[in-house]
Amino acid sequence: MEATKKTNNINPTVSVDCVVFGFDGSDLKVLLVQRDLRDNLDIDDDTLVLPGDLIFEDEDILDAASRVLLDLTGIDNLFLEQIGAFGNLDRLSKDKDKIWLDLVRPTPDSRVITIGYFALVNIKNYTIKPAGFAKHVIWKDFNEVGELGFDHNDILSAAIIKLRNKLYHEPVGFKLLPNQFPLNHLYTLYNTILNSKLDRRNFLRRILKTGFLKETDNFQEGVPHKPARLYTFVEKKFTNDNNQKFKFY
Amino acid sequence: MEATKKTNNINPTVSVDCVVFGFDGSDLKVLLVQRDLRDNLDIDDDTLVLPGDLIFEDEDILDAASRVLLDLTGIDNLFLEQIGAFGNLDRLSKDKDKIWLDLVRPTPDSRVITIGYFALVNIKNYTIKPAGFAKHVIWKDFNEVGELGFDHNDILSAAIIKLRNKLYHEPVGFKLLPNQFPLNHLYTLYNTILNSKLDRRNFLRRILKTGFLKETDNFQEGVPHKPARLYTFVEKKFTNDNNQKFKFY
DNA sequence: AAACTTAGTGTAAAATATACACTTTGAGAA
DNA sequence: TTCTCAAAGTGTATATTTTACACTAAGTTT
Repeated sequence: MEATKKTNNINPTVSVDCVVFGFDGSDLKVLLVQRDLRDNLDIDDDTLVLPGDLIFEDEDILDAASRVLLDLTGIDNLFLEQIGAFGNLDRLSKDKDKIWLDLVRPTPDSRVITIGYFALVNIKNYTIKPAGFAKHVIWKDFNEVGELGFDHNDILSAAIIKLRNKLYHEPVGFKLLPNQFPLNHLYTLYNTILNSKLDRRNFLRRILKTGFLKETDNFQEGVPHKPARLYTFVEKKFTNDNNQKFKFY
Repeated sequence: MEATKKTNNINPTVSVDCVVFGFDGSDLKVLLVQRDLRDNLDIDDDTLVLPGDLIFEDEDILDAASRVLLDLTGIDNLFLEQIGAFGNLDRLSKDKDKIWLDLVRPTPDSRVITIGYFALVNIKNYTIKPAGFAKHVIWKDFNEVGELGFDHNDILSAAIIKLRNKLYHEPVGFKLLPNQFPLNHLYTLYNTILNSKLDRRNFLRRILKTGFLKETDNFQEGVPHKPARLYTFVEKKFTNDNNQKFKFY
């Protein structure tokens, strides 16, 4: 998908913001962009924010979210799911945010409602290429995220809650891992995200019993210990009906 | 809360729509309004839609949803929860919808993104008073809802999914019942909404074990059979941590 | 008083969840 | 080559939860 910029056709009242989660094998990461000013104006603003932007008048909201991620990071074709709408009246009123808006937005004082999206990616699939108004795009440790710009901490909070709920009820953990992975990575992922210390044997038994994992003939390489067998995720029909029956933890 | 109309200050690009569920003892109901034209223009439009309206520029989205329900139905101070944002490009493009918009909206062709909210009420607490642009406000049997205006069937679908999920994991069923109720009403409510036929004895045991129900000394009156004991809902601290542990079905 | 209708109640068997620890295997160091 | 280290891989017994299932009690109406 190539983004078609029609800057004369911006909807100044609605934006999208994306929470992209990744997992590096031991920590949960969030994709953040360091806000910079177009044209390299001489303003020091290293505030971290979620990747996001105003939508265009004739653009579907979901498409807008995709476009933002593509433009800003080179990440394309991602499964995005809506978190919700965030429309607090004061969501753009921090001093630093106002300075940034004044310099970047055509109508800086416009009241903007933003729609949050979230996505799960295998962190190694993506070499991030900053572009647009992002000086840097970084994977930030979820637990080390400080104060973000705008109301983005609120959006992030909503996203982590959604992620934890999904992890319980849907086969989504796999999306954070490479195509083939040792079971222990999945186990660590669950413990990390859920902030828990699950019983290892019980976890492995349960996760195998779901039928979403298939063993491969491949093993870990380059590890200084017995290499673990690699497993792969099996796409099965998973409907919302199953939703309540399945437990993945 | 008194609604303050500042019609010169409307945000023509964002609206709210509310899905209000009620339960009459045997069926799940949805609050719908029959669209009419202001000033009684001579147009025949009895399309049913969810109660909703454009928001004001300086109005919080949630407040807007409250205002709509108050203005349109007299229902005040309701617990509303966001469903999500609906922004399909074609969501206002049905012929009938366009006619209505042309006659009623200041900028009828504006692209509008709507935020859906949902609420649960005890149907008997509310004598509905139609007002504003609603000719009739009615409780419609959920299973008999036909084609609604705009994209309101989509919003309703999202709402029922949310309701079913909540019913499993949170103590919300009580909100659809009067203050005191016999256990069988709760049982029927679950079966109706979940489209299931739960084992009655097991259901009663489980629901009592949650600790959210307290028996009263009152009994049903005017029933042509043994009157059942009435129970009442006990507010307990219920956090999202419990969320996963609790089962209400 | 008989018939009807819903209320109210217990138990046994099956399935699931939990707690728990030792052996195996390959890599790397001695 | 063997020793050590680190994580892989694996089973069982107990507790808890879920499920399936049917009769008696009580008030109303006829």
